[in-house]
Amino acid sequence: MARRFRGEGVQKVDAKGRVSIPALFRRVIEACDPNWCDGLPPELVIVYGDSRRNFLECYTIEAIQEVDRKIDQLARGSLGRKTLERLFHGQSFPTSIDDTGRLVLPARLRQKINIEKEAYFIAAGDTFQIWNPETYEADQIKIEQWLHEQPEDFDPLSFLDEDGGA
Amino acid sequence: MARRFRGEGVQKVDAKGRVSIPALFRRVIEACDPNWCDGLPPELVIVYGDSRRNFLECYTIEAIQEVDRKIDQLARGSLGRKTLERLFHGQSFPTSIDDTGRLVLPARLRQKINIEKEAYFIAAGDTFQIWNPETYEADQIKIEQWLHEQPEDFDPLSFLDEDGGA
DNA sequence: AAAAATACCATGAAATCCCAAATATTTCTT
DNA sequence: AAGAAATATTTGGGATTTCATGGTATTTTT
Repeated sequence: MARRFRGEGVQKVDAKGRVSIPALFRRVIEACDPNWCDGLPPELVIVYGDSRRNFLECYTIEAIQEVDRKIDQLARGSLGRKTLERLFHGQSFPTSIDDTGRLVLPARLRQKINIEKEAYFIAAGDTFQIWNPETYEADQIKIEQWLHEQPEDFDPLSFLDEDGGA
Repeated sequence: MARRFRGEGVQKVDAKGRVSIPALFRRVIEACDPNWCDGLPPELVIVYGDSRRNFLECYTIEAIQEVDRKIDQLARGSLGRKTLERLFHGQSFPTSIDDTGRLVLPARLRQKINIEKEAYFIAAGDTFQIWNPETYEADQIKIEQWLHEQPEDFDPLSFLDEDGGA
């Protein structure tokens, strides 16, 4: 099974757009970069998506290669392929982590997700996301409210028992 | 069937957040870590959950992998998957047990479940939980009160006869 | 030249490692 | 069965390393 990101946290963003990547995330990014070896800057791909998306999704090299393979299998010219190529090839940004563990988010990306001094990182399986902390919190509150509306004894784990589903 | 935790107990927490894991629990954690072998630190994942959850749930590597596999089967982008990714990937903390059998609980986690000098451990199937001792006791009293309200001849074992539920 | 991106150096706080003492538990001997 | 010896477990403190962050200098782009 592919290595997974785990954890969350707020990191500072300085005037130049530099952000420390949580150390645990860095270990995964290194392990999932086939070309990486000690001393080299580990690489990753940031998918920022269309105007509706309000967070950045960060893919390890292995994860993005898997996506690329799947796109390759779609029929050339199909709507699905065109859409996915736009998203993963067009609206994305390949970059790397510097020797102090930081990522530089260009002004364009910072503006897109509206971050200034702080960025919120959260793991999501084989990717991790970067949010404006307030935006994330609002999103999380929505999820928690939804959970609240479920029957008294509802356990999120019950999702696990669903069939492959919709 | 996966090995199960059994037992309970109070352990001291020192100023650095270190807690001894009950030895019996350690054996299970070791046995359920596919990568573990003598000398290596056994790994586990602490799921701390959203703001309402007031205890830590500790998963062995095998147990968390089973959860991960199930999450993989849910449709990408579905609410269930998003919720579970937040919970198990975001609101969790991968860690390991040091050579003297201790776990380090970072300040953030200690604050979340409100523990200072003591932590209460209790087995729960293929996971175990860590509570503030008073919080646990209050929860336990609630369960016992409920049992008290049941008919004289009520036997908790009768739960076992229910169908898988949901 | 101005602005942006990149490289290099520095530091306090936090997490980790290492060694050592005290306490329990088990095993062995008598 | 009691006591002694051996082993395993729990706890404590100091030294070391890593991490997150800030700053300055140098290079590249426009």
